[in-house]
Amino acid sequence: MDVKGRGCSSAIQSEEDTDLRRGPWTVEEDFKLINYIANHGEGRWNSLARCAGLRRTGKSCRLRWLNYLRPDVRRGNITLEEQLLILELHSRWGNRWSKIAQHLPGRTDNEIKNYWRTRVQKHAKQLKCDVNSKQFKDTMRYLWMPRLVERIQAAATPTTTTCGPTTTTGTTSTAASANQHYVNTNNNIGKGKGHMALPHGVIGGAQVNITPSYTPENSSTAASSESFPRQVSPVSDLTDYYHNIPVVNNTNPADYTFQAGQFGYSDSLISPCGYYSHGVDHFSAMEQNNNQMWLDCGDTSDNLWNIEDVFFLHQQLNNNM
DNA sequence: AATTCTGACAACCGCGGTGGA
DNA sequence: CTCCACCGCGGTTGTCAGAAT
Repeated sequence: MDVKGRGCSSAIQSEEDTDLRRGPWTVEEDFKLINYIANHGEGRWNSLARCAGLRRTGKSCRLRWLNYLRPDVRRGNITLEEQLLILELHSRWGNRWSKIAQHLPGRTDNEIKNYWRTRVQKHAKQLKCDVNSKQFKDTMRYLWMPRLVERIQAAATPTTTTCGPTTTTGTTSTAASANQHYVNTNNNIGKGKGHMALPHGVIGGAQVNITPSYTPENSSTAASSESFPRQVSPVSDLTDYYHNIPVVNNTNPADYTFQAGQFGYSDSLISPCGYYSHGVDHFSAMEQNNNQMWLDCGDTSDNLWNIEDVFFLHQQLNNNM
């Protein structure tokens, strides 16, 4: 333990070394820490801990300050925009939480890490795949992120009726009914045409451009990363307009429309329609295991997975076989 | 109503990297 | 070069509130 002093009496040191507090911080401790930092600034955490009269390690003080007490720390639910940003930045940098946190002002690396572990990894677990696997990353890129974009757009333009995650294929769905729904969906090719305002600009204080030409090729899930900003396609609600992809309006990147008959997936990928044609058995077996898990997705920030995700994931698995 | 389970978040620990003395 | 303090990260545990039984 690194509790050697640099600024304070070392006489107190040995005494405190043997009596360091651990566990949750009290209000009094918080007050002491805030007060001390207000007067002396932060840094030199070990000596700070002693001088402030805190029976804590410097490390603990630092963590408490950075993750909780800092005046600019932002609390509360991770917004959709922040979720998108986290996914995007994580796809570029991996578990570089601190680096990611720098682009989400007010959010701490610990908070982002917790979000990733409790939400994202949970989904990976539910999909029975590794969070670092190509399948999961592809699912994230082609389904989750676009869906987030779409929901952000839907929130921004609540009157846009074609938007929104109408992804609940029905809580009463069986594999058969889900598949039927899927067939019907595919029959809608060319029907959808929407017009969306694009969330573009500051997300949580970070400058983020979400342009509608997100493709697997320019996605950053690959180890090599390109320059920010990233481009994200709103291809998302596969249930309702799976084949509609946005077309960038050259004069205004923040303004685009869906155009029928085009498909937003790379050639290396088979569409879920393709999967459907030969993957029903696979899906049926899988669904028996997962019961309604994928069909009950509501419209909460966490429920971004649905039946299409499973189609997609298993299609990816098939591709790799 | 009581108990158990679960999810989310806070906090800790160990390790390795970095920079200054 | 070595030592030391700090920092960042990954992994893990502890705590607590709400849901489920």
